[in-house]
Amino acid sequence: MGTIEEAIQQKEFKDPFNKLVVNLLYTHSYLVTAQSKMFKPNDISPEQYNVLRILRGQKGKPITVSSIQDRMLNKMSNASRLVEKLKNKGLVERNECPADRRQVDILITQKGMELLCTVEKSVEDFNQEIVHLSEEEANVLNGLLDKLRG
Amino acid sequence: MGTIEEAIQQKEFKDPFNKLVVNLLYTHSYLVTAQSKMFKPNDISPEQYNVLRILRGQKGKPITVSSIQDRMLNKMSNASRLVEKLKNKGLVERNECPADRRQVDILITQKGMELLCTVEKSVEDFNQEIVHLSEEEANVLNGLLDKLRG
DNA sequence: ATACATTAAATACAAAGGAAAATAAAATGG
DNA sequence: CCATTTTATTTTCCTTTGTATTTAATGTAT
Repeated sequence: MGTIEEAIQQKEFKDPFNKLVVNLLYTHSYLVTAQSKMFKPNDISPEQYNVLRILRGQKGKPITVSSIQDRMLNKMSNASRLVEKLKNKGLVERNECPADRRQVDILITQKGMELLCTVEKSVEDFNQEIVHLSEEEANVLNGLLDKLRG
Repeated sequence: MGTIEEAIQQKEFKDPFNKLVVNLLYTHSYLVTAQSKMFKPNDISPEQYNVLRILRGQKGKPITVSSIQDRMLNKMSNASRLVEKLKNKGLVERNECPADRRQVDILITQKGMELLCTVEKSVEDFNQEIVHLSEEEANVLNGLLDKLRG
């Protein structure tokens, strides 16, 4: 493997920006392919895991579906449908919000917390494994990605 | 916006590697959301565009479906189905490979080339616009992404 | 209070995607 | 040469998305 040029057998790019967009798409595919495999035994998708993490971050405070949507990594995906899936698995509970009956308060259940704990450790190990960078390099990369988005 | 912590309202991450994985997923979403909008007027998906680019890179030499698959950015997606879509739009042609009748040679058509030319310029402008980095920063980022994948 | 606009969430419908099985041709090995 | 295995591609089944619409509740202005 190595460079993106080798990986997708393209000799050159118009400029570093075009190369970068391709490189990000390709690296994303590298990540999610591996991630999906890791989550498989727990019968949960990466986005579902992410929603559970958001819920746990609330430390018992309920959060509405639209707030979950705002915090999700994939802005296109549908929080309502993901929550429905998680509820069917007994990992979250849904309650009508008393202050505004349009809204729905979501809470993680005990079962959800337990699943999260189970998965968590392997996720963290996994993330360290697939990222072949030093800690400093990871920090630089984080900074550049933040800047990229403007 | 700014940092990933602000963007998804998460206070801190276990370590830079976990943060990086989240940051990549989030940045990818930022990219494809914008990209899809850009491609929309041309009635073509980002992956379809990518396949056309691969075909043009062949400079008239046919390429098999599986070779397209190998070069695609999203390793999970299905070259056979994408080619089928492109053929229905008259953008590629499919010919049985004489040397090995299991294989199918794919070529970009004149119409495909024309579409590619139309789209190309706006893609390049677009890529420069959404990447808020200097050329040097883009180069560094490219290098780190290559290294990340190992 | 009544009409109109806005917001939150769910859902309907079509299209895309993942995984595995099916089909068909070529390669391999007695 | 025949049986078996491997390879290339397509297809099937089922789930997940994208987009737009629907339903219901709240807010706003007259």
